[in-house]
Amino acid sequence: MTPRRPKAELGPAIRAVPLLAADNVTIQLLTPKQRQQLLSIASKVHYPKGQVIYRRGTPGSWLFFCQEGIVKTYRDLPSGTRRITAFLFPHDMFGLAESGRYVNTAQSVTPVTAYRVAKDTLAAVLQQDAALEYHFLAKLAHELRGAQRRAMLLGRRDAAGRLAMFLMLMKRHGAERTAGDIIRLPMSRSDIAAFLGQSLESISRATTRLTKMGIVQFQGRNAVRVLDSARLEELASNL
Amino acid sequence: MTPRRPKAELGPAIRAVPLLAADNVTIQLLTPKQRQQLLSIASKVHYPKGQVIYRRGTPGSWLFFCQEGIVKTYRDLPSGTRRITAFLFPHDMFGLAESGRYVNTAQSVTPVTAYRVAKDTLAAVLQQDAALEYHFLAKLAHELRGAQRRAMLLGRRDAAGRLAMFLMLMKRHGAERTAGDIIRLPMSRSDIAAFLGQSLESISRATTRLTKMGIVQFQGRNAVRVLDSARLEELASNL
DNA sequence: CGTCCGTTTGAGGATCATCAATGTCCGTGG
DNA sequence: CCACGGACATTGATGATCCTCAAACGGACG
Repeated sequence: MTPRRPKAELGPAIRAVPLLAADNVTIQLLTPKQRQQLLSIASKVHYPKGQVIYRRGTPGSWLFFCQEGIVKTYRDLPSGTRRITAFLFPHDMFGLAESGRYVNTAQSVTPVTAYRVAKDTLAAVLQQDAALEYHFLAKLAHELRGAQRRAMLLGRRDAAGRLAMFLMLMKRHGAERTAGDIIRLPMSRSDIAAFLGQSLESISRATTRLTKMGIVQFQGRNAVRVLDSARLEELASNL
Repeated sequence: MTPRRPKAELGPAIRAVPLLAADNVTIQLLTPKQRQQLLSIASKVHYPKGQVIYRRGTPGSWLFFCQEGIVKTYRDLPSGTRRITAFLFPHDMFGLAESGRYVNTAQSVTPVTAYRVAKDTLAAVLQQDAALEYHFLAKLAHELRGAQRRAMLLGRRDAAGRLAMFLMLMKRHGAERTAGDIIRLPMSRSDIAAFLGQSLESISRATTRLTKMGIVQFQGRNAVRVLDSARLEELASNL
C-alpha cells in the first residue's frame, strides 16, 4: 500500500497534473516493471469484425485496452436510432460503467486485438502504485477532452462542417498508418451518421458536396484523399 | 444528492475501478487525514457573479473545486457564437487543460466559493497517496459520463426534447436545494441556448411549448415547477 | 452472373436559425 | 414610492437545412 518507487524527486517525474497535461499517454510510457505488472493481470483477446464485446446494461467487470483495430461504443435509443459515442483506436481504453454496468455497447469495427483486465484486479494494483494510477488519470483526462471535442462537433448544424471535423478527427488517429493526405475510414456511412447524429443520407450528400467542391476525393468507400487541406481545415474550424 | 454508504476499510473501500463505478464521489468521502491534506495545499477563493475565473488558452496552473455556487465553462467560436461545455455544481471539479493550457474559459454564473489547488502541488500529493488519487480517478470518470450524456443530448434535433433533458439534468443537481417539483435555473436563457447548441429563440419557444402543454410552469425566469413529471421524463428520454 | 447490402440521389415536409419588433423584469435614481 | 433605462426574454415572419420516404445505383461475394 505504500508507494515504493524509484522515488527520485517528485519534480521531473511528475510533469503536470493529468487534468492539465498529458496529450496522449500510452502504455508504452510505462516502466518495464509496470508494463510487466499490467500484462500479468491482463489477458489478450481477439474479436472478429463486427463482434459485440459487451452490451450496455450488463455487469461491467472488465476494462479493455485496444491494441489493434478499431472499436465503436454506442447506445440504441428507444426510437430505434443508434448513437455512437466513440470510436476507439489502438492504445485507447474502454469499458466505462456506472453502478457496475456498462453504459455503452462495444463492438469491433475491424478485427480487434485488445487487452482485458478485471476491474477488481486492476483496482488492487492501482491502489498500490500511485505512478501507474497516474497514467490512468491521464488517460481518462484524454478521453474527457475527446468527449468534449465531440460535444463541440455535435453543436454544429451544417452537415459539411460536421463531416469535415470528423475527417480531421480520423486524420489524427490514422496519421501514422497511412500516407500523408490519405485518410482511412474503416467504418460504414451508417456508423459515421450515428456518430455525427445525422441521417445516413445527409452524410452521403455531405461527402458528395465535399467532393464536388474539390476538397476531397474518395478512393473507394473507405479512404479519402485530401486535395485541399486548407479549405478542409477551414470548414472544420469554422462554425 | 443521494446519501452514500459509510466507508469501510481499505479492502471493501475499493468497490470497483472508477471507470466502472463511482456515481458521485465527493470530497466528503475522503478520510479526515486526506481532507486535511487537501485543504492544506488548497486555498479558498471567492468570485462574484459573472467573474471570469480563467480563460481558454492561458497557462493552466490551477485546479478548482466548486464548493458553493455555479460555474460555467465555455469556448467562443470563430463565428462569434458561444458554446458552453459544462455547468459545474458544488463538489464538481474543473480546470481541464491540454498541453499546459486551459481548454475552456471558466466563469461564475452565481457568486462562487471554490478551492484552488496548484497542479504541481496536487500532483506531488497524489503520487504519494494512491487512495486519494483513486478518488480523482472516480471524479474524472464522473465527468466523462457527464460529457457523454451531453453528447447524447446534443444529438437530438427537437428543441423541446433537448430542453426536457436539460431540465432533468438541472433537477438532479439541484435536488437537495429546492422543494420537490421546483427546478432552479440560475443561468440565463442565452446560457441554456449556448449549452444546448441552439438559438436563444428556440429555447424560448421550447419553454412556452412545454408550458402550454401543461408539463411545466415557470415561476419567474429562474425557476420551473414540474406539473407533469411523467410526460417530462418521457420527452427527455424519447429519441 | 445474380443477389444482397450499403450507398447515392430525388422530392416533399418539418424544424430550426435568422432578422426584427415587442414585451417583461429588475435595479437605479429621482 | 414611482418612473426610467437597459438587459433579458418572448413572439412573429421568412428562408435555409436537414429528415423522411422512396427509388435507383454500385460493389462484394457467392
